[in-house]
Amino acid sequence: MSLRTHTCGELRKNNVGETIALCGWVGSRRDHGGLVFIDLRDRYGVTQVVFNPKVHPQAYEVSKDLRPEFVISIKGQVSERPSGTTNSKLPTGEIEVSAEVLEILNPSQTPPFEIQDEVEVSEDIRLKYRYLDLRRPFMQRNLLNRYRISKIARDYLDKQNFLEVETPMLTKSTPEGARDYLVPSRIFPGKFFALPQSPQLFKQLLMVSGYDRYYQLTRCFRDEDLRADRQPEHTQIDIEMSFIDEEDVFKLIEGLLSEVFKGVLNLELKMPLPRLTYEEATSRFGSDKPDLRYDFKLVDLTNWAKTVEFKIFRETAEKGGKVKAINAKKGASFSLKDIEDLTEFVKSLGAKGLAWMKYEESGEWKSPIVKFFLTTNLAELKNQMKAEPEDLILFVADKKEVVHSTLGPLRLKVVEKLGIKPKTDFALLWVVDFPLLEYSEEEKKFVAVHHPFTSPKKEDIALLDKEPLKARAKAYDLVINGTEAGGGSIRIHSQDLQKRMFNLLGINDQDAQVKFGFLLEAFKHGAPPHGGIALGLDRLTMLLLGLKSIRDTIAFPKTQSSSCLMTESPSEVSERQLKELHLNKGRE
RNA sequence: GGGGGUGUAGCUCAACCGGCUAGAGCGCUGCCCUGUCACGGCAGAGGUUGCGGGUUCGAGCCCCGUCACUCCCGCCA
Repeated sequence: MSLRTHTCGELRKNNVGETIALCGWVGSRRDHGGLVFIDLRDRYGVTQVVFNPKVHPQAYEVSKDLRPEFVISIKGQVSERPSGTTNSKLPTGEIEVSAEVLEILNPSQTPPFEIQDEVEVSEDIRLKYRYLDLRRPFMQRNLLNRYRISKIARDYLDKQNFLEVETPMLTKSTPEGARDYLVPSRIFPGKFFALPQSPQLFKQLLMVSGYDRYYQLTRCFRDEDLRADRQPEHTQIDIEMSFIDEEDVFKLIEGLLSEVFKGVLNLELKMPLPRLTYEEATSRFGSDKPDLRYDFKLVDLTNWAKTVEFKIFRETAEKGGKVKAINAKKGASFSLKDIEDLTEFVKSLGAKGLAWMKYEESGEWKSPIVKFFLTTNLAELKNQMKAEPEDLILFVADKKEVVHSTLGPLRLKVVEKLGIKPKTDFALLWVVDFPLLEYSEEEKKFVAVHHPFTSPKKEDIALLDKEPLKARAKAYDLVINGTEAGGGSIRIHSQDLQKRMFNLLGINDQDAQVKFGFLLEAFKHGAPPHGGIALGLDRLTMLLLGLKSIRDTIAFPKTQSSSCLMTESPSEVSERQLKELHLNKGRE
């Protein structure tokens, strides 16, 4: 017979009188000398159990030994709580179980921290005892909602005729992109597998095979440095389709997101999602993943700057750079120290400095540089910036890229500092028309912005020969609250175009053959037009639940230095293992 | 690779200008308590101030180094 008849979250008034059995962990224990109460907890909830010496003396005797986190089973009758003793905070708060039989299934040491959401615990302690951390309602809720998202995604894609296909975890290293995690081959001395950064090539091959609607919830590995929203292994909802164009992807994903937001948060998203081109996003918000929960934008003052005396502005504008500014509404309250901090902030991001002007109640501008501007300049500035009393204008003058990459983050910094409330809980959008290529100063060559299999826009193919940097790609990102939640592209399916791309990227025929020969060969055998997208499941979960870190959506995440504090990995291996793999220990 | 923050009792934190016999809350242990649910009362245990070195009459506090965690830049097709 099963040890329990119910879970700790389900008993209600209508169960009163039933004899039931519960199992779970002891939460708080309240010993009144005569009467003992405990909160019995499992992942479904909490139920109060009462031990009464007058009614069931044996169970009462055993209950004296109970301590937090003991695993127990109890048998007893569900009873209505005496009036005035119900607990409205608990779904089970109208009833309690009067224990007739108590069995301690397993005692527990005192836990290193209390299993409650209210108790703050530093992250390294949580990670070391992750199995205890995962007992907390906070983490149980996160993992439950993560599961709901995957379930909704699978159900939705299944209904849309998609087929989940698994692809290899041991695969070929490709030097493009992120650093690979390598797995040495025992059979082939000196050769290595790589863990996949994504199933990119395999899903394209599945298109060639005729699996025209593929998806997979799969792990991806990238050996790069971590962030709050980046882990060395993360899970993608990976999708690829044949005979489609960008619009089909947007429609499919908008349908998926509608169901996810509805299913998890009971929220109706307005569809279709807004779109910004890469150009619009970067010039208005200084980011290719703009956070549209806040509306103030970068204002382009380059033309105005050409008319002013102030040398830094005028010369930057005349030499082809940009002068842009943001209006930090009501930012006049910032002290000089605050502004100095903001200046340091943009400098750390690569700006040469930060100019500022306060527009005062009196209608006067206050700023160390105000003397370099004519009254007409200032009037025009007020007009362009829509400045009102108590506003603070923050300027950066530099190359376009620097202006965007400094004012973009500054915009968010100012939002945070001013405590501006978001207009909405969720701002989703597509960023489209990414550039196909960018120039890598480090490698002194063109590199693909997305990946080398991304198709250029049809109308931009002609640009590939003359002005390749101007060519736009059929690539798109899904952005939620300023975080990239997914991205994809329509792929190249023609061998010729693919060859031209490789040439542009400085990958010669021989290199291409060695690295991607199997894909090029496959494309000779009837490759349909295709494209797809991958959504980050961990990030999606984080964003939906409003969490600060992706780690709170992963059962067993890594620390910032990619270690696991619980298993203490990575760890040393034996000489024998190394020998079998034909490896020598690296030197420190 | 670089910049910032943190590290003191099991947990979360405090300790003013370098004077401390290093405190508090929670937790823990024991005793008391029949309607609690952040139960209550009394008593108690618990510290290599991350680690190593230095300065000083004296270091949790200052200096140098190092380790761990964390946020960010670079990196992440």
